[in-house]
Formats: sequence, C-alpha cells, structure tokens
Amino acid sequence: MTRAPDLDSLKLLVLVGQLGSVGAAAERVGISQPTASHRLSTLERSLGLVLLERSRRGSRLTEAGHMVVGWSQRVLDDLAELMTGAEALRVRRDAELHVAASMTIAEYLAPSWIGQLRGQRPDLYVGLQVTNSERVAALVGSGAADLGFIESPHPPAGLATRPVAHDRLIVVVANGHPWARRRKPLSVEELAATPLVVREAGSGTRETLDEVLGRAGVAMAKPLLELGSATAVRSAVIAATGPAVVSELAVRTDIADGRLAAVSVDGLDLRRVLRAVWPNDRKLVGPAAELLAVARRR
Amino acid sequence: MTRAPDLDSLKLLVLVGQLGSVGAAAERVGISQPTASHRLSTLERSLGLVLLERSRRGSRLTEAGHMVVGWSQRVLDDLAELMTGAEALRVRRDAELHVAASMTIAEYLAPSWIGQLRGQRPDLYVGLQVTNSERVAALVGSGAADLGFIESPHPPAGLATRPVAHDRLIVVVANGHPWARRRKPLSVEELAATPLVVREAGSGTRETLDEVLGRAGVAMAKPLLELGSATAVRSAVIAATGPAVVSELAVRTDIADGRLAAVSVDGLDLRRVLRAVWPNDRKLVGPAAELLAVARRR
DNA sequence: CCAGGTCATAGCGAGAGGCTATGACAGCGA
DNA sequence: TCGCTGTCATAGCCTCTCGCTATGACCTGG
Repeated sequence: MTRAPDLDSLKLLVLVGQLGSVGAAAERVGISQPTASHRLSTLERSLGLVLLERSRRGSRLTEAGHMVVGWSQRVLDDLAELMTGAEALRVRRDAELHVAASMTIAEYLAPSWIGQLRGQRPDLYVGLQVTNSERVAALVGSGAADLGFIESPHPPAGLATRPVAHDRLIVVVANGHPWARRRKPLSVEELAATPLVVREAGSGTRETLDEVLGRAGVAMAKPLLELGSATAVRSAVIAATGPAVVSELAVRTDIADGRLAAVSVDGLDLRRVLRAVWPNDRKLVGPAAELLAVARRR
Repeated sequence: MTRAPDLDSLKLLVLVGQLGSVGAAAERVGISQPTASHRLSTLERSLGLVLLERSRRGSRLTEAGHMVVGWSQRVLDDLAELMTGAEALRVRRDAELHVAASMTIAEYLAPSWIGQLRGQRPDLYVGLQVTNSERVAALVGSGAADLGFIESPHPPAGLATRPVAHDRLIVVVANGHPWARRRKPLSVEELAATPLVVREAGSGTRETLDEVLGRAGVAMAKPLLELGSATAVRSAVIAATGPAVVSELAVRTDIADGRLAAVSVDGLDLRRVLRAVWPNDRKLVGPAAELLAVARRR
C-alpha cells in the first residue's frame, strides 16, 4: 500500500522541474540540498517511479516525472485555494477588506478571486464572511462588509449591484441511475414528483429551486435528504443515494469526466446570476474595487 | 506563517463530517481515537479556525468546517488522481490491462477513467504507457497494449477506432496581456506572426497546431519557447511569458476563474477528436471494453 | 445510578525528517 | 593536466513530530 505523499515533496518536485536543479529548488523552499535530495528519493520510492534524471549538471524530469508534476500542480493549486480560503475566514475580524458571500460563491469562487487579488497585493488582508444571501445584503447595508456576493434571484433594494458570474442548478445522478441513460429530458412533473437530495431550506440553492418549481406550477416532493453543503450533496449523489439538484459549480469536474451524469429538464430555466453588491451611496474604491474587477473578468 | 496541512488530517476531517464522530473516523482510517482527536486539534490550530463543534454525542462541522471540507474534498480528489495515475505508470509491466495514451489524454483524462474502472473492479491492475499518438498506434497494433487513446487528427489505418471525447486547442494569455482585453477575435495572420509558447515539435498538440495553420495558408512564427508538457506551457503563460496555444483541458479551471484569458481566433477550427483505438480483428472484451465504456459515457 | 457512548489529556517510544560534513563526479578554463 | 566550481549522494547525529496505550471527564439513556 502506497501512503499519501506529502505536499512539500510534491512542491519540491515541481520546483525541480522548473529550476532544473535539486539544490536550487531546495534553496527556494528553504531547506538544505541533502534534505531535498533525500525527500525526492523518498517520493520516488513511495510512488515506485523514477521521476528525475540526475546528472552532474542538474536534474531533469523523466517522462513519469512530467506526468506527476502535472497532477501535483493541480493538487497544489487546490491546496492554495484552501489556504487562502481558510485565511480569509480566519482574519475576518481585523481585515482591511471585508467580504461577505453566500455559500456557493464562498466555496467555489471567492478563494480564487481573493488569491488573485493577493497575488497583486501580497500584504492586503482579506476577510471572508459566509452566510445566506439575505444576511450578505444586511452586512453590506450596515457597512460591516465592504463588498458582498449573492446568489439570490432578487437583487436587494438600496444596494448597488453588478453581475459577476453565471451559475446554473442542474439535476445530477450517479452513473448507475436510470436517468443517466435517458435520452428524453425529464418533465417538470417527473422531477417534482421524485424525492431528491437537496440543500436545506433557507439556502440560496434551495430557494432558487423552490421558486423555479413554483413558477412552473408544481410543488416539490418531500426531499429524500437535506444536507448543509453542496459538497455533502455531491457526496450523497456519488454514493448513489438518489438524484440531486445542485449548482453546476459543485459538480463541474465530476460531469466533465463522467463520474456523474447531468439530466436535462424540459422547460425549466435553472440559471441564475451571481452578483456583487455594495452600498448604493458609495463609489467602490481601493481593494473592494480591485476585487470586483478580478471577479468580473471572464 | 501557516504550514501546509497534511493530507491525512484533511481526509480525517472529511470523514468526521460524514460520520459525525471523531472515533468513527479514526477507526475508518485505522488510527486510534486519541490520535485522531489530537490531529484534528492540530489542524484547527494550524488553520486558525474552529472546524468542529464537539459534544458528548459526537462532533459536527462548524460553518468554517463545512467550507474547509469542501476545499479539502477537491484536494483529495486530485490527489486520488495522482495516485491512480502513478500506480498505472508503475505497474505498466505486469498489469492485466495495458493502456497506451498520448500525453494530453494521459495527463487529464486517463487517471479519472482508470480510477472509475478500479472503483468497479478494485483488484484490476491497469498499466498506462504514455507516448505520442503514432507510437500508441504501434503499441496497439503489435498487441503490446490492449487499448490506446490518441489525439492525432488522422486515425491510423488498420485499427478499430471510436471517439471518446472532444478537445480544443485555445489561445491563452495572462491577464495583463493586451489580447486579454480584445473584443475582436484575432486574425489567423496575427496569430501566426506572433511568437508563441508552444509544446515541442512531435507532440500531438504541436502537430495539430501546425497542420491547422498550414491549412489556413500561414506559417507559424519562430516559437517564443518550446516546452515539454502542457503543465509547463501553462506555467509559462501564468508567468506572463507570452501567449500560448494549449489544450483547453489544461487551462479549463484557469479560464473559469479568470486567472487566464482565452482569445478567440477568427476562422480557425482548433477542435480535435480524442479517440480510442484497438486492433481491428479483435472485438473488445473484458477490462478493455469496460474502460472504453467508462471513457465514452459523458 | 450504572452502562455505554463521546472526546480530551498524559506519558512514553519510535521514526521521520531536519541539519552539517564529506564524498564522488562532470565540465570548464588556465 | 590540474584545480575550481557546481552538481547530487551518503553518513551520522539530533530533534521533534506523531503514533500508541491508559486514563479521565462528561453526557445520555436505560
């Protein structure tokens, strides 16, 4: 059984690939050259692969090394998001820029935005508060937050607002599920009649779903399961608990590589706009304006 | 300075979230309850967040805990791909199913496919050989590989073939680059006249690019830089070395969250079909057929 | 009020992983 | 041809992390 490699070694490997030398990579991460050498050997042993072609004039990645670097890169990128996200949650109190966001945005978009902003301004501390869209509006309105991001269908009155991204709720099922092989879209009635795995009442995702179904003139069946985060819903679907309705942001990669199947529903528009909000009377300046610019590009 | 959390602790946290108890999660990963308890405390301290709400009847995730679990989930998923990928490279020799794939497919799609197949058949060992599309065809033709995946524009003669996915090369630039703010698409001539960061000659990506440009009647300028993997190209673009042409698979997430900008090119069709290939005379059976099925669904 | 469940603390032992010092070897210039 | 410089590897030591067991403190339910 191969144990999980530690992240520092992966980072080291990536650096060796970029810098072409074990010693240089060691210096970059602040460890001695022998230590780096030893760590890389350990990594190779633990993966059972030769990753580096060592010579007296430096080290180059082998074929396998290139592959592992590619995979490591993604692990490390995601880890960086985790770290910036965690930091933003942590420094909430005494940050220079106070951001409030609804859950989906906070989980899938905000860390990346904040990370990019901090790439431009490394000494800027950003605080992130996550609540539901209604409370985001209140926080921005009261000045407790400088900038908010909401997923609510109704832009709140009294606040300046601007769309930053689009999102769509989708019906997903595990691969074994009969719906995965359907060729015809589901009817709204069929969907409404089926017990689903959904987010808990009060969440933006759930609200959107209820409202869209209501507008289509149907009432949702009693949920199969109510869960407190998109991640939990996703896990339940993968475990084949049943169909679910969830933001495409949460399952984008699962669908891209076939782990989950998206089921289209006839005549149901589950798109929604993700918006930035800020106090109406103030023009956005400084870090808040920069963050908005980062969020808006794309 | 917050150090990188170790992956085992993240996994433990995810399990606590699912199982609702520290002890149960500890048992699941094969460590003692006190050890798990201690590790979780360490994780909380290192992130500076309270992740669990402990009670005498179990432990529940806090708000911050939910966020961290979501971010961790993605780190762990990527790590799982790394591990299956590495294993597939390692057991190449004595695997029960021999797969050969070109680089882009091997890096971005194959680990997920193999992971899903191994989810169904845990004791099946899959070996992965990565080379260029031409050699993949040769390996399959000679029987050295049971199933191949190629990104070449010309399906090789004498082999059964079936499309499994689509891919597209795209022009990407860093956000500061002038092209990032363009509203008009680039002309083919403009693109061809600009030195680009590209994959090395001989790679499927480079071949596709050369061929498409040739068909459009232009010749590519001398490359700014030639690199040996899509990951390296991506890094160069992020470092603002210059524009690059790379598979969308490599930069999908970067574009989705605005780290890189895609530039459209007028009248250039850079789509390509990714195909499975296998010997013409044999009907696919067993693991090879199963893997093809996994790759084809979506 | 005890039984069975939870999580936390204490103390100990082993091993991972850090460091410095040194060796081996290739390439380059004098 | 002979150092000089730069590469990576090995050896030996020491620290501190992280695992374990044993135990405590505390709810909940019978």
